[in-house]
Amino acid sequence: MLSTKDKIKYVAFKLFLEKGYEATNIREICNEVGIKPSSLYFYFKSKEELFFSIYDEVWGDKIRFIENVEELKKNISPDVKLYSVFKNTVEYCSKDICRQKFLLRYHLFPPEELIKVLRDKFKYWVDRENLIIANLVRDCIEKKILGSRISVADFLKDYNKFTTFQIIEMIISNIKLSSTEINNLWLKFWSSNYS
Amino acid sequence: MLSTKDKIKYVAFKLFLEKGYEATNIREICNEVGIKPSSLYFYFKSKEELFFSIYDEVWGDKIRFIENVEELKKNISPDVKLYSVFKNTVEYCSKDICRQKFLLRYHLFPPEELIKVLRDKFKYWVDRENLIIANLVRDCIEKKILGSRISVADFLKDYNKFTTFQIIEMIISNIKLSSTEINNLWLKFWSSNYS
DNA sequence: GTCTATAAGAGGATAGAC
DNA sequence: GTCTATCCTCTTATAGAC
Repeated sequence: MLSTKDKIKYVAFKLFLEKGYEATNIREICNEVGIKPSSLYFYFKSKEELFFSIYDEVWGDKIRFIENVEELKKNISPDVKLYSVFKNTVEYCSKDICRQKFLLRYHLFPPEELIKVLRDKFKYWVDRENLIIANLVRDCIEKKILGSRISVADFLKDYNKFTTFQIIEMIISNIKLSSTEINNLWLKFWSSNYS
Repeated sequence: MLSTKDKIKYVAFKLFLEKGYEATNIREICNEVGIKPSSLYFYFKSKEELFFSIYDEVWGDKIRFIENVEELKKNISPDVKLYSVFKNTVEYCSKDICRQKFLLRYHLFPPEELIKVLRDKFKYWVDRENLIIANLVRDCIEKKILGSRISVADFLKDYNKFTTFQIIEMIISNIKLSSTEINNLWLKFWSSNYS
């Protein structure tokens, strides 16, 4: 059973995703939760605070999941780790497309009143994700798995474009990828650029 | 010099794109145009009518442009026509990324009050675009340029995915593609799927 | 065509009782 | 913690003068 606070966040997430921040109003959230608006303000001091508590949770869950991918701790080749991170990321996203759609919505079309804070937060979380990838790429270069001509920044750009598009495709077509398909995608990405 | 009606549409387009339908209010549009809200209602009977007059114009301009691609009237091979349509579409989109971003915004995240009408209108315009492509693909199959195993519906799906992603990439990275890059993209698409 | 004035309602947020 | 009651502002839209 969810606490009142969690119920509010659950309902608000759904509405912020489907209707957007501006079009979602406190009264509607409260109606669905079964409380009065004044009760919501006991848990969150404003609509904006409620929104960011959800936004940070969604990003936080995703990044912590990636940081804790098991293979990262094993004593294996960095390119295998890279593949594991990609695979786990895509699988994680495909398990809960709604959350990725939420992140995409507020990345592509941030509400004016939130735009500055959103930009900062977005940068913080993406940097944290990029750190993992960048370290693995540097490892690959050090161990001569990738040529020393390869720029880490360019790799990151390609990698992010690649994953972003996989996620957008899942959102638009609403189709989950199988393990084999994910593997094939990775092979295509890796072989066409880095071997 | 723009007429008052066109000024309203110009300002409203900008705000509907940047702030979204719900967050854009009549007062702000009118302030920027330099009229009073009551004057706007002389030209458009509601905010919704104003929105759809813009939405239909953006789609209409795009589809009519594609329908009037010169090569379509020439006596040339259908696969060359197909390439021309692709090239012209991408060039058209890259010339005015804002309009494509507008269409993407209301496709991915339609405001609740407009969702039904938007769905119908979207289907109408996409069907009209698909008709052009489908006819060319059928021509290709008839003239044995494409194998008879190829399903027109599948080709359309691939083609639409391909163009949608080019457009999204232009929106996200804000980079216009050169003629050579467009050509290379097409070769990659065509050769990897249909030869 | 454009204005002033205003209706009618929805929005976020708060005060204070229980 | 949750409620009732309410404040104040913003919103779309209309009536009617010029």
